[in-house]
Amino acid sequence: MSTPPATPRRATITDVAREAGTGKTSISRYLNGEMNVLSPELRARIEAAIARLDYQPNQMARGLKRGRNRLIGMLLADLTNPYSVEVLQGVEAACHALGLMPLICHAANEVEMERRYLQLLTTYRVEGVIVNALGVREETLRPVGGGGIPAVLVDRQVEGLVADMVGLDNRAAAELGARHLLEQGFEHIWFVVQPFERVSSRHLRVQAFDDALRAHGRARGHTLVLDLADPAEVERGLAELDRAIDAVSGARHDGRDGGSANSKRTADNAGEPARIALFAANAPVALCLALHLKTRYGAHWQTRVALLSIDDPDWAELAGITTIRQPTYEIGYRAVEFLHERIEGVQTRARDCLLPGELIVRASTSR
Amino acid sequence: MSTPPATPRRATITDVAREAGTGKTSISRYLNGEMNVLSPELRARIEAAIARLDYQPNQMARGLKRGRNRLIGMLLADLTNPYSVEVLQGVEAACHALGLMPLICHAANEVEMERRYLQLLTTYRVEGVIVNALGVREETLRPVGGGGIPAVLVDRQVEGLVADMVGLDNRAAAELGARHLLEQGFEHIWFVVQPFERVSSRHLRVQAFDDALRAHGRARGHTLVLDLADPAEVERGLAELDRAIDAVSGARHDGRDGGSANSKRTADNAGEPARIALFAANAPVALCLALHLKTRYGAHWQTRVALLSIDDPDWAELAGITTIRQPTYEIGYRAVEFLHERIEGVQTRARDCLLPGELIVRASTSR
DNA sequence: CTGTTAGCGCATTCAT
DNA sequence: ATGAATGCGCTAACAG
Repeated sequence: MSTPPATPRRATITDVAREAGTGKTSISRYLNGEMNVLSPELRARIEAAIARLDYQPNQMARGLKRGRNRLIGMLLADLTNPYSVEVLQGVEAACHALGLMPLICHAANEVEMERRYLQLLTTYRVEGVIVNALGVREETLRPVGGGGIPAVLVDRQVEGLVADMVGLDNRAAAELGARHLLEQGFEHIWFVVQPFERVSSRHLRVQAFDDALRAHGRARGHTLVLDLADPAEVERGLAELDRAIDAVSGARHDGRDGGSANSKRTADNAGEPARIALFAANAPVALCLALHLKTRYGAHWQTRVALLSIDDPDWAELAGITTIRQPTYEIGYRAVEFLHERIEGVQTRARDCLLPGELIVRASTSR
Repeated sequence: MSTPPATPRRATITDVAREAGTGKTSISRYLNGEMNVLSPELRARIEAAIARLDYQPNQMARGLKRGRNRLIGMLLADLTNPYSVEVLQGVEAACHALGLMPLICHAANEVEMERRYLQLLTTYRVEGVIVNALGVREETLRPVGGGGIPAVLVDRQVEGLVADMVGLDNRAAAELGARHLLEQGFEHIWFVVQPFERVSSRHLRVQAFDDALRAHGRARGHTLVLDLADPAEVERGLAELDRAIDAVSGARHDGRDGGSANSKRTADNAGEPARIALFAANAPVALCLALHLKTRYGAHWQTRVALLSIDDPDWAELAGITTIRQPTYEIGYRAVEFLHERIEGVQTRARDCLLPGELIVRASTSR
């Protein structure tokens, strides 16, 4: 009538040794694949014992002993962004290939969370970290060759941290988008981006956009900062945008519905009406814009304003929005490769891996 | 001229003890918050030493010793599905609250991966697992009270496994959707779902849909299975759907474009044309359908067929699609709570937590 | 209140 | 080719 232990204690290496009638050392050797030093006979006995006991080596213990546990941390600012999930796929594939186990930490856009998670990862003695965060400004991380643990950055640089980085070639991508818009004849182009002081990639995109428009000369470029985390700010920003749109396309907006079904898609006045183009710095921004435009101008909002976005979320195809797709999978994969090299002790100076984006033209930016 | 060690070995409890001029035990006590047994004086010295050495206890070692490491596994079939990410948010929040650390494993819809990950988790001695998978049929998991490690299921039951489960009230949800469609007057309704033999939630949805339509009597219900993993199968399924649509709405489809901009949204013939309604069992299916319909009928596909979906992805609002939103956050949160209780040794019999979905009516199903 | 001792499960000398 | 002993960093009796 005794209560059986809640968890029937898993077999340990000692159990296996006893079961196989040998010493722990041999078991350990077997586990580490040192087959050439084991008589086929012993090896067979060990195999049997392991199977019989359903033995599985304790990674924690192994890690403790040899000082490495094959764990790496993956710090993500926002899993809600499809970009993150896609990068993650690459990360997982690479980890799989390299025998690493990624600990995925989702900071949900909270800087405090990032700090906590980084500290937690450190506490679990991960061998390295892949960081895609917004507020990390930690000494925990290793400035190539310094203290801390090896880190590689994804998508964004971290101020004061010299480390490997992999991400989109932001300058080229923003330029690509701007050029496309210009070629399509848009003369009023707004670049819409989240606050970019702390996020290098956003900063680069803004800059490249500015440069591209300045170089072109004729068209007028503007930048709008939209803090998606702050509803009030979003509202203000969108209101500003609305004014700009009205100004450009001649304030034809006269009520709740800008003439959805009845206003044919053909030009209203001789020659195309001056359409305005919005260039979203990433998918979340694009979605926010699209939603707003739809409620303001109705289902046909795309006849009023063109939308182009960096990132290529699955709904872009459905909405017919032109995008610049990032090589997300490769980004994740390369990041792990970099990290792995660092973990293995590579000492070269910090590297930047900038991958090109691909323009996918859809209806939104066609005439 | 000696090369400093790549990783400057982190301080251990022994280092701290030496630095503080005391024994390891006191340090350990401090770490575990047994403050009442420490003289303020010693305590201060320890604090100082810890700060000076930037000491952080090694969780692996702690875990090894006390037999628990506060790690739980979270096995996800498909992170690409927004549902998963949302559930994850709840999981993370709960873990945070309960002092647990989730190891997130993404199986990318591959049964083999699920097996591997489960094995890996076991190897890291996680204290429990939250499972949302498609092929798990493992003895690894613990049938409540049995061997293995504690598990709680999310969204789907696992054949032959008696364990806690939390998810949507599928029967009620499918019924809710069906009823809404019927109330809107649709008489031809197709339920579209991924292969559901192995996924209990899908099965329940199909059943409830069937029942609802049977009960109603007048309208005709059909079920279409769409294996999103197999492009050829998808094509076949969509073709079948196309035929059905043509049959119902009178094969008005006469070419590449079903008269997008020119066919006003008003009725073509006296009285509403018989629109057909599609009921997607989840977001991925809904997206697939929407994309197809759009390429077949053009931007105005929604005048031809109504779409309703379980799951409420962010693009649903943009596309104006009626949905049934799942209480994803709560699902994740509850799952962790259940698991935590099991870990703490609760022995009650397996529980099911069925949460209600919420109907969000949008343009797609309005007249 | 505080320190000593003995493992947790495993890998690694070093013998044999 | 094999095994015994030692210790990774930490906690948990058990003394003082």
